[in-house]
Amino acid sequence: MKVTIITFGDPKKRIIMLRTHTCGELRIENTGKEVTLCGWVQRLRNKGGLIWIDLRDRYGITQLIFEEGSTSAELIEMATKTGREYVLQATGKVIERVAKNDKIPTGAIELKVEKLEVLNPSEVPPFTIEDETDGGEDLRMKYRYLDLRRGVIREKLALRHRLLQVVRNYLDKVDFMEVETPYLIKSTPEGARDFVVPSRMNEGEFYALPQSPQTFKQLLMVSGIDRYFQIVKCFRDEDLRADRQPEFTQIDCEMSFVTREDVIDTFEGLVKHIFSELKGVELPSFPQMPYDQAMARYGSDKPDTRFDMIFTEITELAQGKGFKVFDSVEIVVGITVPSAADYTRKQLEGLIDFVKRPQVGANGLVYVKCNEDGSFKSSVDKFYNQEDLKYWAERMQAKSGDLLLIMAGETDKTRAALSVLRLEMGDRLGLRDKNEFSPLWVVDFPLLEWDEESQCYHAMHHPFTSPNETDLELLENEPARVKANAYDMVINGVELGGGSIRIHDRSIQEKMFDALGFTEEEAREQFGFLLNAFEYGAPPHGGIAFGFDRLCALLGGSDSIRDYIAFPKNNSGRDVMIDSPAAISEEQLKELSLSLND
RNA sequence: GGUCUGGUAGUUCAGCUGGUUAGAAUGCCUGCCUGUCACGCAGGAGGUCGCGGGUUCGAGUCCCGUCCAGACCGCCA
Repeated sequence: MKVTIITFGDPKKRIIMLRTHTCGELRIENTGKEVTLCGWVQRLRNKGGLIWIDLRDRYGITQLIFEEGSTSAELIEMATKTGREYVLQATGKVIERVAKNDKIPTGAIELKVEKLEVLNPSEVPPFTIEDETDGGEDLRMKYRYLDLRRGVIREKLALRHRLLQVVRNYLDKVDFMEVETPYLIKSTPEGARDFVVPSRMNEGEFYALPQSPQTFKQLLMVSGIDRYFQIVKCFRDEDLRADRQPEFTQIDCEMSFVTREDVIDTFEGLVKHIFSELKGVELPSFPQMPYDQAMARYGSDKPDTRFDMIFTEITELAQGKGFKVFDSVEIVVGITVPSAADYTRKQLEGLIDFVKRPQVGANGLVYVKCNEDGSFKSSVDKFYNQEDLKYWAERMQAKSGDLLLIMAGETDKTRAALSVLRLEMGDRLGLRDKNEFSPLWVVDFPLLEWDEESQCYHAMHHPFTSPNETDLELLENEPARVKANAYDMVINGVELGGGSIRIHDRSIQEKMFDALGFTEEEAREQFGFLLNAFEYGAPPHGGIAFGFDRLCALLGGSDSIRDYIAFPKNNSGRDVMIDSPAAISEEQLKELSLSLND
């Protein structure tokens, strides 16, 4: 193996490298230079007497040339015998190309090879290592190390890397301190399922992996670290989605002596900075929308505000006309789809099928076409005359040519279903442009929500969220009406982050646990350390956590976070490359004092 | 736990109402080619149609079960 000794940086420091340059940097100015490149064979083109190899590394592609007559027969023989993804070291002179390629940065030159070393041969890869690969998801994950050789995936990891640097630099500059918190902690019943880890030294006991460093960052506030952040792995043992992995990364932050507006200002600043640095986009000031308004207008607590189609309720207009479906329901609500009155019967039936799927779960869908001639055509013409429909259209601010889509039923379910339909119509009309960004804060969330299954209240955010001060007295008797001092940042319908002002008073925290159905003993057993800490001068504090993977996907214009994670899990929580999770040996089980059922 | 979609050559896919020897593209192998760059041309190899069962004279195709993958619902404070 040929070893090149080169110097760079400190000229006295000699570093032994197998290469003098990367495959992305040589230009016409380097003509005549003797260089050594290392890389992978992207493609071999044998023209008969003239052979080219595209040599690829992380930085680009440089063309190697072997020419019958001026290149030795052995070298040509050797070049011919290489294949895709062979690792080569090639030494020679940079020459100007006879036929240049202006599609690649190194297209004006090529390397006339004088020495060639096969550093490692390669099997034929199971899919093509190209931006437009022929490999399916499954195969690419099994050979993820090959998938990562592709430029498009490498770019996504590079975006993630740049985002990490930008976030760290920004938060460091405004006095946030990064503190690492433990991964082996304690399981608690609130929230998502925990991943648990058996303890060998403490027989029959288990650690849990953190769903977030929530309690630790609050303790750091008690410790006086008044601006903390951490870019940290979190773990939740729940089913996966395109935007949900069992292990994921958060930008976790907490501040002392702040109000809600301070936290909002600080992190709006961070996100604006991120978009400016990474996308060249200057975001305007983020509007704040109360939760109730988000639900009434968009049917969602994470509305996509890139487009309108805001909900209009027509309950009292639609009732009392003999249409039983509408007469007996809580709410009749619809959206106005611009310029869609020309939808065919087939298209409309497609929409009805769409909302009736179990995933959406609507009972039906009523449409009203606002024809260009001022007349109306609806699926409920039997019950409503032209005058009735005109009132609807006026209320829903429809113009002629628009299509009204109306659903009815129980308020929460109907809004949820109409929200799905709204997003679908947004997609169909091309109103969800990946290069447009519409941020907002959703505020004034309910503190608690009733859980039918367990017949008790659950914290909507988490049990450490402070109630709005004015609602404090409602906590005992009318808990459902209490608003939380919490906020979510939403961009393009993606919940990017959320946080709250926390409780820092032991008695309020105890009241909160009580409202959640904890007994005093349970609260002390699980969160005694936090309650105790509150007795020793806990400062008022609050914070926020961002989904780092989602932020990457949003910036990169993807719906799935998987491409932004070097080694992601599949739909079933498996890593198909290393084949995990996997069984452990009898000895390991014994050591952990565990036995398996069946 | 549930719904939907898919599983056919190394890979991505086509294969209609069941019917003789299961196709295409690409990749791979061989040969030819001195300016290619998704090179070109000619030839070749390559299949337990995910797996198990059933219906039928006959199943890639229909039915049942099962496994795997993807999207979603539930779940995710």
